[in-house]
Amino acid sequence: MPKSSHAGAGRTKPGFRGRVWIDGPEGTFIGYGRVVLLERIREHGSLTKAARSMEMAYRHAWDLVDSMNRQAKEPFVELAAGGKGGGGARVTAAGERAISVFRKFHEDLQAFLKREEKKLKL
Amino acid sequence: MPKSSHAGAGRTKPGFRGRVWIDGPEGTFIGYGRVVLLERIREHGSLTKAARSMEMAYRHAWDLVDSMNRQAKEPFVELAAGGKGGGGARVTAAGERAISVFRKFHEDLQAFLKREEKKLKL
DNA sequence: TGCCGTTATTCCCTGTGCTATATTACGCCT
DNA sequence: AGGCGTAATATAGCACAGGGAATAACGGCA
Repeated sequence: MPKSSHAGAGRTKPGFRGRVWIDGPEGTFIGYGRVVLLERIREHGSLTKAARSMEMAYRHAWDLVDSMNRQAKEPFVELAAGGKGGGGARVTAAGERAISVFRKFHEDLQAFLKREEKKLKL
Repeated sequence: MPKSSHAGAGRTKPGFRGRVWIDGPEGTFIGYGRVVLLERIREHGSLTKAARSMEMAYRHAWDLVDSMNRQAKEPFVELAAGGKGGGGARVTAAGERAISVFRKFHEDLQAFLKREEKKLKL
């Protein structure tokens, strides 16, 4: 069972649905899943724990972080292998900005969808 | 080569991207690809030709039409196996309505995306 | 030096969306 | 009856995203 593929969607009931993301030089740059991942990293301070907390394979989470870091002017996440506590992951200021920009974008989409649906039910 | 998976997206350059669709009882009901398919059916009067014209496997096209017909109150496409010219496919009035509703929806999304992108470039 | 928990990397497996290729059913028309 | 072009259905197989597990690398710290 592949859960729901695209998280930002909402798969529950009939109605108008949508999904937004931001493209970068290499394709997808910021999307719903990536933002949730960033928030979990902030919460846990560890990529391993962040991934597991959202039932995502570490490999996949690492790829996403790597993809974001490569496309951003400044990295969104600082990773440390070894050191105090074995290392860890930390969301940078640029990462925080990305989170809030996308959150707003996503919020606006929800409002847009509600408007569109209402428009048709006149 | 899997082409571009989700057509309604626009995969070209960096920026704000989005995709919309309408869910029905069984999941996806109307989306970009489905609407293009309906338009091609209208144009060709044949499911086979419609599918090939957009480089889609007949099997897949048939599944999409079947899915829409099952979820709609009234079928979007009338199919005829055998008969004059071997049969054919015809988009119904309900199908035409679905096309224009979704086209508007999709159009509104493009405008929404432009607004969002502009909003950030102040 | 060795321990520890993390990041980094590799390999294999699986589900899924789709394509491709038959084969059959259909029904008008000559 | 037979031909024709379509829809309808079955089967096989590919490509790819993602999961799971195993292993190595890292670097403070006791």
